Amino acid sequence: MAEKPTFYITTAISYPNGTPHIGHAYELIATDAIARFKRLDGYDVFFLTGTDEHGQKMLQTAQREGVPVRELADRNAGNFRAMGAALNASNDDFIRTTEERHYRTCAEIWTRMREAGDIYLASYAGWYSVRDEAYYAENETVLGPDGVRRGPTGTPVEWVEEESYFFRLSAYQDRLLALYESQPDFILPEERRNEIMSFVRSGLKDLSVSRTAFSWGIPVPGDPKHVMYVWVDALTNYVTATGYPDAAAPRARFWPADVHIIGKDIVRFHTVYWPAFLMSANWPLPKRVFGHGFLFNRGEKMSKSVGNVIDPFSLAQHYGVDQLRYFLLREVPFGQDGNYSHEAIVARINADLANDLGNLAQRSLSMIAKNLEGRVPSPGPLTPADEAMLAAADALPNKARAAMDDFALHTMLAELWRVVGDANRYFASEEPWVKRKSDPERFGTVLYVTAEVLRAVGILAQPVIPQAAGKLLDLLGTSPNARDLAHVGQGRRIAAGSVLPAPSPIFPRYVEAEQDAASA
RNA sequence: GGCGGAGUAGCUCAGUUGGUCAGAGCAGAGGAAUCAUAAUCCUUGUGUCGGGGGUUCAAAUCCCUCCUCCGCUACCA
Repeated sequence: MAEKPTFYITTAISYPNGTPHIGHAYELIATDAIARFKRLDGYDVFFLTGTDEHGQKMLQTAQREGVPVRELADRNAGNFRAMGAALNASNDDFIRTTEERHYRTCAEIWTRMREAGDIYLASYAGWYSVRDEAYYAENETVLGPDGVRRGPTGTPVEWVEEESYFFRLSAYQDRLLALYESQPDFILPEERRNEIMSFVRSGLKDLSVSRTAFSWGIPVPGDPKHVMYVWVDALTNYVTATGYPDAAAPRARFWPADVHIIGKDIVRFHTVYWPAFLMSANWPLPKRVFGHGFLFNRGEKMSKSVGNVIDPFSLAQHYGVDQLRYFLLREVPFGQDGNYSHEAIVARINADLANDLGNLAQRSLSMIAKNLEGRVPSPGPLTPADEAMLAAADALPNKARAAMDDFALHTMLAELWRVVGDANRYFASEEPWVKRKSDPERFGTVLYVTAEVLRAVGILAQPVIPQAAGKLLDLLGTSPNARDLAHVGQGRRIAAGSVLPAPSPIFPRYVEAEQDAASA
């Protein structure tokens, strides 16, 4: 048996100094859908997510709450893990940067970068923003009327002078540009690539990669009064989880990653710093980095101060996990910013899920149950309409693959639902409720074709709506080991004569409650 | 300031290399049907394709210019 090709996909790791918000949920759901799709398509998938737990902000939050930082990290990492469960994420591992395995890999990459001559000790002085974890040049700061100096992001800065290790990022400008040129899809979507290229072209400065002001971090090998800079620590998690470079590690074969799915705000760290670090360490580079957009609440940025932050747990609980997943992936072109609103999600739930798909399944399957003793009928001779309907379903795997190659989740769903729409039109024009008496053979054929189309749709929909798609496939009598993409198409038809379970609705309509203002 | 995106029906958006490109979905209106989750199907859009100019037999699609919005970046000091 041929070895399955590997596919390694990651989310960014979340900074758990607070609770998960909808942005975290969005990234995890999208990444999960891609991972699930690849599994269905026969890949050996490793899907990683986790938390990035070091740094001064964690310390400060812990102090404010009066708990040890380790305890804060444990508690909040637990919340992120729980979010994954609540969203039905299928990650194969959950990494925490405070784990021992991660310390080992960070020490390894640091040592390799140092041995490559890319790390040197110098001193750093400048205006430092704790909240941004960044230094700013004096002319980037403004002294406010309140006597507080602030950086360009509006956060307070303080004068810090410390010894620091630097990474020779400036030496990598040409190699990075060569990377972007030779691998045009290294940075996706393309808008992001343009931005990064112009940034790198404008010149790179060496990067401060250690801190001495606090110790909540990974110690620098040979100089433990320093801890590693957040991005060395954080980015390296992707390697840690594979066990690379230990060839004996069970997951070492997954490095390099096929894609990092991240927010557009951290594209630079993943497409400039990260490949430079890896080049320096002489480790292979991830193949692609995809920066997705942000979610807005009715067009407004969500923020704690505005009070329009959306809690993913209550959202999933209120609308349903599959409903939430479908909405986010269908409504927002992946890579662009998108909007969330109660009206929009209700519209998607009722129009697409309950009416178009759910009702089609219900009406066709209940006909089989009531008139055909619950057995899948044998089709008679196929008409051109039958053939066209089946061909549309058969074409789905390749269309989906093409869309997913570009991480165009919304396009994949559009293709799927176009077929659902076709099936509704087919069903209506064939009028099986009339043919039931007038032409039993046609009646059976139409139901057979409809069931077969539903089976294909169910298989393709699994990555996005795993529970409901699973239920649909159950209702169609599809064996659990016959639910991957290879089971769609000619020669893999639904088995005539098989007995189906009693049908039941897969998606309830969303009915507005009296007093319920939802969580909008 | 520089670079790069975007501006298409009420809403969300598709529209490869210029020639059925003026479209889809949703919402709205009218109708049909009644198997089904008050679901489905059919019909229905006089949109200056941001404004103006140009190239061409032909431009939403190329060029110039202007306006608006957004991203990245630099800087006014």
